[in-house]
Amino acid sequence: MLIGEYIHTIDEKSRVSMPAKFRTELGKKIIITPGLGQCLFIFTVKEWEKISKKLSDSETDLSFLKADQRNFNRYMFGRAAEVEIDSIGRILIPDFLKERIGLKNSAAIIGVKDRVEVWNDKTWSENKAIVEKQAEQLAEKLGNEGN
Amino acid sequence: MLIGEYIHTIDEKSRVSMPAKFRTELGKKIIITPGLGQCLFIFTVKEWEKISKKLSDSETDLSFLKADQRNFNRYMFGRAAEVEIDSIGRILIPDFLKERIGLKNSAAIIGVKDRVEVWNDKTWSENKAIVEKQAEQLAEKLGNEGN
DNA sequence: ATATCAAGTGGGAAAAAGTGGGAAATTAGC
DNA sequence: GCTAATTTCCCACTTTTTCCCACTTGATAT
Repeated sequence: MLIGEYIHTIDEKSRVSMPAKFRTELGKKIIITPGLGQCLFIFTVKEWEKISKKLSDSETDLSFLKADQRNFNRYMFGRAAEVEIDSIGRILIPDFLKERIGLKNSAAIIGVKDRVEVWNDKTWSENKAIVEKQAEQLAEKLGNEGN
Repeated sequence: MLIGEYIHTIDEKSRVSMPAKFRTELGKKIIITPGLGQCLFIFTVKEWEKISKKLSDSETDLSFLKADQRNFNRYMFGRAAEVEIDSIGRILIPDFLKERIGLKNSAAIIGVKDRVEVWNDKTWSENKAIVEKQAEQLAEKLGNEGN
C-alpha cells in the first residue's frame, strides 16, 4: 500500500526521486496524469487499466452527461503520460504537467493507498492545514454512518 | 490488550521505545497515523487493514472523484507510515507526524485497547487532568445512552 | 548488600537513499 | 550531412537511515 509523505527535490533536468518505499509497488513504468485538485496523480499501469475501464464503462453510474464525460476523459486520458522509472528510482515529469500545478524546485510526494500524488510542496502544506481541520468532522461523520 | 501509560524518550534519531508489554501484541510491523485530536495512532497491520478497507471499498473505488473523500484519504493514507519495530523494540516516528503533535524529546505512549496513542508528554498530562474531571460525568452519560 | 536480568537510552559504523553533474546517445534544425 | 540541443545513461558525492553494540537504571533474587 502506498502511504506517507515525502518532500523531494526536482533537479534542473526535471527529475524527481520516487520514495524508495514506493518503488517495488510502482514497478518500472507508471502513468502520470493531471489529478483532481492542485496535484498530479501517479498510477501503476495495472491500476490505470482498472480505472480507465471503469471510467469508460457505461455500466458505471458516474452521473455524467455525455458531453461532460467526453471532456472528462479528454482531461484524464489526453494529458496522461507513460513514464519510466530510471535505474535509481527517478522519474521525469513532463513540462505541461509541471506547469499545471506550478512545480518548481521541490515537490511533495504523497502515497494515497493505490495512487501517488505530486504536489507543489507549498500548496501541499497549505492544503494539509485545511484538511487537518476538516478531518475530525469527517471522521465523526463517517463514524456516524453506521460504524 | 494494550493498556497502560508510559513516558519514553525520543532520541536524536527520532527513535522511541515501545513499552515492552506492547511488543508481543504489536508484532514486527506497525502502522502509525495522524490520530484524531492531539495525538498519533499506532495500529497493528491487521487492525489497519480493517480500517483501510472500511475507508474505501476496493471493488467500486472511484472515490478519488469526490473531493471530500479525496481529502479524507489524503489525510488518512498520505500521512500514515508503515514502520518496523527494531530488534530492541524501538520505532521511528516520521518527522511530519512528529510535527503534527509537537513531539520533541519526550512522548507519552498510551495503550487504548487495540491501538496505541502517542502524545506530546506535556499535552498528555494536561489532557489527562481535564479528562479526569470529566470522566465521571462522561461515564454517566455513556451509561444513560444504553451503551 | 551484591549480583543478575530486563528495559530503556545513546552512539558509531555500515548501508541505503537522494542529489548533482558529466559523457554518450539521440533528436532536431539548418 | 553536419552541428546544436535535448535526452538518456552512468558515476560520484552527500546526507540520512539502519544495524549493531554498549552503557545505565531499576527491579528481583540470592
